[in-house]
Amino acid sequence: MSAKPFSSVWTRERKGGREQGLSRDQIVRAAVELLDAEGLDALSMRKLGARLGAGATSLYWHVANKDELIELVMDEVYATVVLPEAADWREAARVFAYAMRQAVFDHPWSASLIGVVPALGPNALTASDRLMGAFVRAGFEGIDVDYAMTAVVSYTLGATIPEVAFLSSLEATGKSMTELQAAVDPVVMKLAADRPNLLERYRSYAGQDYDPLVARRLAFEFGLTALLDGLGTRLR
Amino acid sequence: MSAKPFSSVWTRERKGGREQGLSRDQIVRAAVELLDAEGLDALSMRKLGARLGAGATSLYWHVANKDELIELVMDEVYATVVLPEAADWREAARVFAYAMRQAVFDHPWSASLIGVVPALGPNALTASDRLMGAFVRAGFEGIDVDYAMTAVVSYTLGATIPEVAFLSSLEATGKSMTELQAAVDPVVMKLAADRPNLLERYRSYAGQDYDPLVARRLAFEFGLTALLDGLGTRLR
DNA sequence: GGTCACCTCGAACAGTGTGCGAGTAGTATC
DNA sequence: GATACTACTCGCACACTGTTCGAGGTGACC
Repeated sequence: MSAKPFSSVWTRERKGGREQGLSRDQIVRAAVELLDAEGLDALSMRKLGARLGAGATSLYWHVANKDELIELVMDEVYATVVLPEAADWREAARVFAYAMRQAVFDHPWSASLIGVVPALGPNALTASDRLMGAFVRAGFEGIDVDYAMTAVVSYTLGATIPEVAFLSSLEATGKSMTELQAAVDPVVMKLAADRPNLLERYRSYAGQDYDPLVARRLAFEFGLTALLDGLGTRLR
Repeated sequence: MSAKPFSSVWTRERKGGREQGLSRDQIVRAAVELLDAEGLDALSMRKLGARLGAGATSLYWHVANKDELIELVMDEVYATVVLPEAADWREAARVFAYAMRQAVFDHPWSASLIGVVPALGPNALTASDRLMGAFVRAGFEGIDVDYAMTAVVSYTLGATIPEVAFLSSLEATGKSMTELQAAVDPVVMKLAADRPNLLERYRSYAGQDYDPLVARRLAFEFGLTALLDGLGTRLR
């Protein structure tokens, strides 16, 4: 795994072939289905081959590597992150952030890959291009365009990855949220003993009923608008 | 891998034992050494056992799982993220952000784990506790404390993960930054053909010499202060 | 009919995490 | 001092992984 990511898939010429039997697109589609259905650990070349009615090693004609396959599959995640051509920069940033977030929610396996696998695929590139356009039109100048864009992307990733990872590992246990809380509560209480702020915070939640899922969403919104506000002041 | 993360290591009682031969701490320390030296793919139970002069399966007495071992090892990453007890919230946030960033730089293998593995270890908890304290003292109230904290953490993670992942995969190829750029340039140019904003941007960099490493650092600073500014306006 | 590029795939290799059960060594109890 | 018991180590085995290699097939062009 992960020996030499550069060249990545996107830097190599695609083999133009006869387009019969297996095809690269077909493989990628099947891989996404498998991932969505059974998660990252369940993706093996053999299983994927079987799902396509082919031998495992046949895949290696169309795809150099498992790593390369993953790069291809990751770009599918970006497929739904589409921004309107002409949009206010704030609106563009919001649409991007929420679309990206939703994309990872839709493909939870991507949470452990999305910052790590280089995003050089066509879908990822058009998404950045659109976002960049909005920032340029807004009046960001020079390197600030990059900085501002990067900030939005960073925040979105950093907020989404842990959220999705938590949810999907929760689902893997089969426990409900309240069950988990009941199991974890006493331990956290003990651990928080000499951490006054955490303890205080934890206590204040214990009384009221409070949905961590909703809270996360609101947290995402809060941080996003704060960031956009901060970026806005750098426009003049 | 990753079947049922809750209970994680931190929710189980530690076996109190005779403390001879192997110990959990010893194992974790050796694992970090191995990871730092050879990367995430190189960490296997057999190799780790060998490094400790023990059989691979002996480890399973001290550690339930490889997943559990990884939770333990991840908390070591947070060990260097220490905040001063009493600090201005902005300063605390900055120290946290840069310390976290540095920690991941020091242990590049953590980039692909840090958002995904639950951070419930003692080091992670004290770090959040300190950060939270600063935000409370600053005057954030109620749920805003969480929101503001989460925003800072999210941004930091989202900015750091891709940066470190890129650097360490670059190192894995053995190519230098300029070599890589030379190899990738024509491909990007072609891909950017119908993405006007990316193309324009790429062109404008081609002339001047511009160090992507430095740029990333400045980008981190830019986004961080923007975010802190945005959070600051929510204090009154 | 021959040649050649495209494509498939079975066998094999070196490696992985982990369950099981046998075995050892040190301490506590009678 | 013998017995019991707990803490701990570890070899074997299983089911699996990604990937290489080389032998085969199959259709299109000369």
